[in-house]
Amino acid sequence: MLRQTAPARPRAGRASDRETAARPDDHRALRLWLRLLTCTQLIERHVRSELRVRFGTTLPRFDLMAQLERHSEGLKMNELSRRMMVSGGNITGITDQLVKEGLVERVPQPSDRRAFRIRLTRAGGKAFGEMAAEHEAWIVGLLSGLTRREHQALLDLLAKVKHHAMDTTHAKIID
Amino acid sequence: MLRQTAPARPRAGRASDRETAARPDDHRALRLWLRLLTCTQLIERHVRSELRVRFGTTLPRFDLMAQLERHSEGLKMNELSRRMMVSGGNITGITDQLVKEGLVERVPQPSDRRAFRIRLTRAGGKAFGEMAAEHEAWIVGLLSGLTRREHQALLDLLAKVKHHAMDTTHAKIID
DNA sequence: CTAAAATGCTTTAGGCCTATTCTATTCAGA
DNA sequence: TCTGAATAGAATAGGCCTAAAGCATTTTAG
Repeated sequence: MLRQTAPARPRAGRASDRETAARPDDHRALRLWLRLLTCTQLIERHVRSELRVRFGTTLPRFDLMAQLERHSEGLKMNELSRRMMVSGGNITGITDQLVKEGLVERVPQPSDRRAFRIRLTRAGGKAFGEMAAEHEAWIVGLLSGLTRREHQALLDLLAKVKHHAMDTTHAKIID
Repeated sequence: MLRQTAPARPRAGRASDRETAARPDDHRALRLWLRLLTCTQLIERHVRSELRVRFGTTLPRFDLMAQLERHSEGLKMNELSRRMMVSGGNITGITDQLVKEGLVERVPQPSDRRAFRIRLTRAGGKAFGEMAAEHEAWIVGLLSGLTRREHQALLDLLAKVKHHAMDTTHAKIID
């Protein structure tokens, strides 16, 4: 079915997904990147799909609520933007949706009339709690193919990748 | 600037990005997933940005052309859809753009009047060649923080993740 | 004090992506 | 042969995402 270990056929082209389609002469870094991408997409797709069918919500909305859940005092739009690594306009849109659903609220800041704090409503906190439990179970399941030791090794290797990439891309992930 | 190794402050909340914002009591699998996601996004953002500023194109368009480059005889829409792991309607849209730019063409199939083959035009092949060289250099650079040995270890660990995830999500990556 | 710069957020235009629905064509079985 | 199922692709509606521009409101410098 999956034919991960492709038989002979050097050039005939029977590859399946993006990654296995990589030609043997593709270079190491490219192979690694494509595999990284495939893994992430596989997991992300599954999570998005589950969120949709089980809770009628989306990953961005879930992510935003997850940030708020860790900060009961609320977060400003630009804080959400930095933490979630997405543009400010995007946060506006996602927040609008969540407000419409009654899951978060914009609380005006007397100290700065341009800004407000976004907070989970009571209903939002409850809804998030239910989703988060299942969400973690999905992730645990998806990553349960690794032993505890492999888990740690992967975490460490990815830390290296992350730091190097942050340096070379000048990612402005500032507090 | 980056403060990856956060000082004391167990709960005070000075985290920067999505991942380091994870609380110490977050579970292992979740941590790993967030780190995987962060790495992928860091690289993907950089590539998207470079493609935009250097070549005025997008990652999906580049990806589609990369598929075609490996198949000079062309690919059908549904083949592209499967290989790129995106919906068919999406392929229609991306292809439309590339046709408009003169980089790919739809070649009717006499054998099946519903279908056609999508092929790179001469201009498309040339444009892709130039982009691909730079693209590989970006990836090599972004992943150059790892030794050759670490490279291989990461590739192997991700293979495990990939296969497990494909099994549990019933990913229909069929040829 | 006041004008310019910076900040917080929203809006807009445009592209990507999905699920769903539609049309045309091909295929398969009675 | 003919009819219903399957398939190829396109169209639609809706959400995510970005870059850029716009509007208030601070902040800062002179």
